[in-house]
Amino acid sequence: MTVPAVEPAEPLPVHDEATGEQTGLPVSRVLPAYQQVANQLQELIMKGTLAVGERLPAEGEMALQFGVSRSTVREALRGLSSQSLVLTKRGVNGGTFVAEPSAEHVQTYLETTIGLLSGADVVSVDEILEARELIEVPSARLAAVRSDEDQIQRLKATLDTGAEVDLAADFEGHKDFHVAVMKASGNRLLEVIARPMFSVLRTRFMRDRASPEFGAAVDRDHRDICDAIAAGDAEASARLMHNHLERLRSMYERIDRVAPAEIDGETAH
Amino acid sequence: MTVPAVEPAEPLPVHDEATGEQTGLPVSRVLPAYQQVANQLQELIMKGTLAVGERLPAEGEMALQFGVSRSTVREALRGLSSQSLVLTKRGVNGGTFVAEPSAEHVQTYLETTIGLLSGADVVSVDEILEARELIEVPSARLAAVRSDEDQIQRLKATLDTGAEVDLAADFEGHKDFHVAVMKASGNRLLEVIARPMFSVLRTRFMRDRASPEFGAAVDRDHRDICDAIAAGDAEASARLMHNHLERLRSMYERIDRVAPAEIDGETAH
DNA sequence: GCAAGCGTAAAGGTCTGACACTTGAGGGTC
DNA sequence: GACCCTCAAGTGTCAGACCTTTACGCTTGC
Repeated sequence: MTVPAVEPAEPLPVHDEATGEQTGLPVSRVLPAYQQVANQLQELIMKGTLAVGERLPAEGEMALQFGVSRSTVREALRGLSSQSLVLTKRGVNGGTFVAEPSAEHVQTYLETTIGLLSGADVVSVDEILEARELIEVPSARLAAVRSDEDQIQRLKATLDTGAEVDLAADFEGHKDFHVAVMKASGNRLLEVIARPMFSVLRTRFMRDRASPEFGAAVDRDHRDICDAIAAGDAEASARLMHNHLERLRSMYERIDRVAPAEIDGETAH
Repeated sequence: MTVPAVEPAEPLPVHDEATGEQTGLPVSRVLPAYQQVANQLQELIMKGTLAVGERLPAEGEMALQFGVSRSTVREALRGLSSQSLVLTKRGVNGGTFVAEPSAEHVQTYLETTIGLLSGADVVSVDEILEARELIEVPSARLAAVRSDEDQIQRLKATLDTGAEVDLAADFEGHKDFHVAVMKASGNRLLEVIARPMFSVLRTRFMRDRASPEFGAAVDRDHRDICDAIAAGDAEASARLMHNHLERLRSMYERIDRVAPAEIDGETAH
């Protein structure tokens, strides 16, 4: 089994095609071999020529087919695997396989990336908060209209923490509630997008144990929203979610006034 | 210059800490060395211990510090660089540098990823359309309220294509308009998120040269929206954008009825 | 004195070939 | 029939060598 549609007789036509421009600008004329191999494989995966779950040839074979060394192939594969395009297994029947696209991976990536963008002030906390609201409010609206009994149950389950409040694990419950709402919205893409924002805000404001009253207010909000969704009241759900997020925003802003731009945070451990 | 806070006297404490669970489950007990190195470096970058633009030690030096071979270090770096966490330059004064977080990279990644998720039916086209609407409608609203003269000009500039319509490059203008609106919204995160969705829809429905009348209608929509934004009429902007997207959605649905589930597409070249 | 050209060395890019580690499968033993 | 052992395919890792790129600085020539 060879890698389809590649297989150059000569050892890799080292052109710069992929660079886009060939205007002789300060663009390195040739891409590194590992990059070219990675690009070709990625294209095969994106086009579906290599199906999900399919096993690529062994590293040594690909090296032969591409006319490069095994190390070069491996470097290419590392790049692809860190993008979750492929995964490798060891042992007999091991090898490199086309990975199944998963929302999880995207969320993980987005979380680190948005975190970096925020840390470098490419996007502000305000923008994240705003974007979050833009997604979560309609999310609640949709949830009210679409959610089935099962999803409502899950939503309620995130509330039943009852007594064991006020730890940092409290925030975890907080998260679960919002995730459950997004799941109930029936649009998986929303969760993929909003959840990383949520995580970024969390790590950035970890210190918000805030007052017990605040926690209680949050809990009450959650319950109200949950009721509205369960009742199928779209507008109430949206309105309550909006109010809830406003409450959170004002808290974030207060925290930011107290400890501004303290990005590093977290006592190293 | 050593990599801070790493530097093990013994050659990499090969624990599985990073795996999360040590419950003896079918989780490989140890992570590959390249993965451990990558994780450690990533952590240093995320924590800010390694500042943006800072240069890491040469590959050979890191190999010494981590107690692994240069190839292993390189494989780790390939992973990081394909996530745009670092970038490498050749020549004297070359090396590996902590990359500046950029919205571009995220968009590129999201585009390929959402494309894959869509191709694998993890998210449907309907979900993408819905998410897009959720973002673009408020985007138009915000643009009406916040945009400055400059942004309005840019917005208008995307309309002035005038005569040279009806090519596939038409879609390009279409895109430019929507991007301009998102930029005018003043929230950079929105663009980062919505633009990839846009691209995915485009590549998926490339064949929508549709009728000339349709193109004209789209153009008219754009002009109307632009006017509303320029006039600062938030509600009109939102409403018009909503109508516009509904028009597009109905077209997408028509196309999907004609050529359903034709995911592969595109005559291989 | 200044501009153009050249050499050099640091650092990434690539190759080779070897060996270790993992792990499923198949066969052998009790 | 259950258990163990061996084997082989394939990834993981290493060492060491050489090539290629490219900024800097020196030399040369005007």
